[in-house]
Amino acid sequence: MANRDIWATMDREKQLRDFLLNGDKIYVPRVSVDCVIFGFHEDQLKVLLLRWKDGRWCLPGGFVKWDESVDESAVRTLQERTALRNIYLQQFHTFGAPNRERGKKFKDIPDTKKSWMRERFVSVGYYALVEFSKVSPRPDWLSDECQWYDIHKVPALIYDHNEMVEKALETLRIRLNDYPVGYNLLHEKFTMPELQRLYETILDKPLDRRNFQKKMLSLGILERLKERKTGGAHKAPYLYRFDKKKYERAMKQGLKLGF
Amino acid sequence: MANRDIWATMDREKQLRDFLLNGDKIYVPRVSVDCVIFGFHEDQLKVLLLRWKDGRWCLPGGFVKWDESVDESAVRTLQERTALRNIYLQQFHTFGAPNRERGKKFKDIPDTKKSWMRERFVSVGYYALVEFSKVSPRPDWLSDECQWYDIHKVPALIYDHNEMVEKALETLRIRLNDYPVGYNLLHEKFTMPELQRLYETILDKPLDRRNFQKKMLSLGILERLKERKTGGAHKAPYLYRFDKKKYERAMKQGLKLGF
DNA sequence: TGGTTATTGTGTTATGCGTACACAATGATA
DNA sequence: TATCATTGTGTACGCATAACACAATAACCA
Repeated sequence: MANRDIWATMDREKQLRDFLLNGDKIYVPRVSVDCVIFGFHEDQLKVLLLRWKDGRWCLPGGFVKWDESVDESAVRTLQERTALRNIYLQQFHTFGAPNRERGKKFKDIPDTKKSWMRERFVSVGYYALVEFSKVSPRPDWLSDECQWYDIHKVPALIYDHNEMVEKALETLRIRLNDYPVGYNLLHEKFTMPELQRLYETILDKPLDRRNFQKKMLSLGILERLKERKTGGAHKAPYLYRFDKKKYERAMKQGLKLGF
Repeated sequence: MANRDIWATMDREKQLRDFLLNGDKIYVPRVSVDCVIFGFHEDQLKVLLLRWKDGRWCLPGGFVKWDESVDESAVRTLQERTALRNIYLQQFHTFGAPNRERGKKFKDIPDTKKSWMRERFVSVGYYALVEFSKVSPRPDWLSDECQWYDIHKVPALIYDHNEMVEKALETLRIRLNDYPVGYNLLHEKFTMPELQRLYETILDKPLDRRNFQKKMLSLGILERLKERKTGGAHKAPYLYRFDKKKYERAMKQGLKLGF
């Protein structure tokens, strides 16, 4: 091991110890935030996961500072992991079973038996929709990897984090019936088949091409451009973009779809 | 003031002081639960409210014991206020703005400046549907009144409790499109007009009598009895009751209504 | 006692939405 | 230039919802 790595390791241990002993001066104890961050890439719905030093995977999470709201904490967590701002973020459920303490894996660190991290946590779950290509995944200081996972290939996660992913997806699917989706997950300009594949991927079922187009256009939130997307091996499809004002109105008022 | 009242007052003060100083040995600090308890009576949707000693109104709430889940805490809170068991109870949102500490009004009590109640709280909101006539409202030891309020006449509540009522009602309305309602809010036997008025009251809009009946019967969760409800001034309507098995199946699978 | 009245039970019709399906147009490739 | 997969657009059918009409009935009162 090179000298640099030794120093880096020692530094982290010191940092961790300080966090376990004094973190509650910065963060509200017993309340945490976990984010299920959805992205869309190559016709797959992805979730952003972190890998702890011990090899186990978990959701990106964080704690609530004394002067910020829980919502703000979620926004900050998301920003720190993805370097994105102005993201679609929505609270979906709060997980409050006993034995959710986050400090279990630090029991080998001396003098931290009474750490605020060793006690019970209640975690507020949020899900986010982000534009895959704009994200540069960043591990936090407790993890050494931050990676996208296909929603169908999520590994075993710590605590109840698998349940969180399931519940987030379920909430997203239900929401799809009443609100538009896509502005946050696709590029600014996109084709109708791309939008359709997004819906099909989230719902995990095929949709009729023509009926889908009719329905989407009838919402009145899409603007068809004169450009077409060339380069594909077949007929060039039109490009669309969302009319942001109308899109946001639909986000507030809700729609009447039904897939 | 009679002697009895003086003792009662002094007792409570002592009890309160002990709660402020040592409550965190029983309850998880910084996490609370608030319940929006809906009832239905005389064609009005009601909410159960508590009145504090200082006259202000609030939602029935509680704290989470160290060995119970947040859900269990909500069940217990509900039981303590209504003396009911096996109630329909659903988490709807978690409220986490700063400055939600619950101890503000106890600042005149000596030596409690460092009470766990004086610090920030995150509150998990639940709503419940209960059968009005079966409830015997019971104030908790911090309140001296527990009373039903018409949903349209809810007074100004502490903190963000008015927002909680709004959000709970909104969630209930949305849920009405996908799941049946009534088993928990009506008597065992009820007439079709009674069920309709329940829906109309929750949604706050009139529904067509004939279409409503058709829709309800098509769900296949109702059983028409041979009895009729007599005593009214007009044609005696049939009595119905829910087929509990089918009702519960619908609660799990969801429906496709749309009001 | 029989008429009055408001309410309930049970339809019918019309409209719109979702579903299923067909065919022409197009752009790259061979 | 023919091929092929894909896109753009249109039509017919069925079902669910919305809108509406009329007969039956239980209490009340003249």
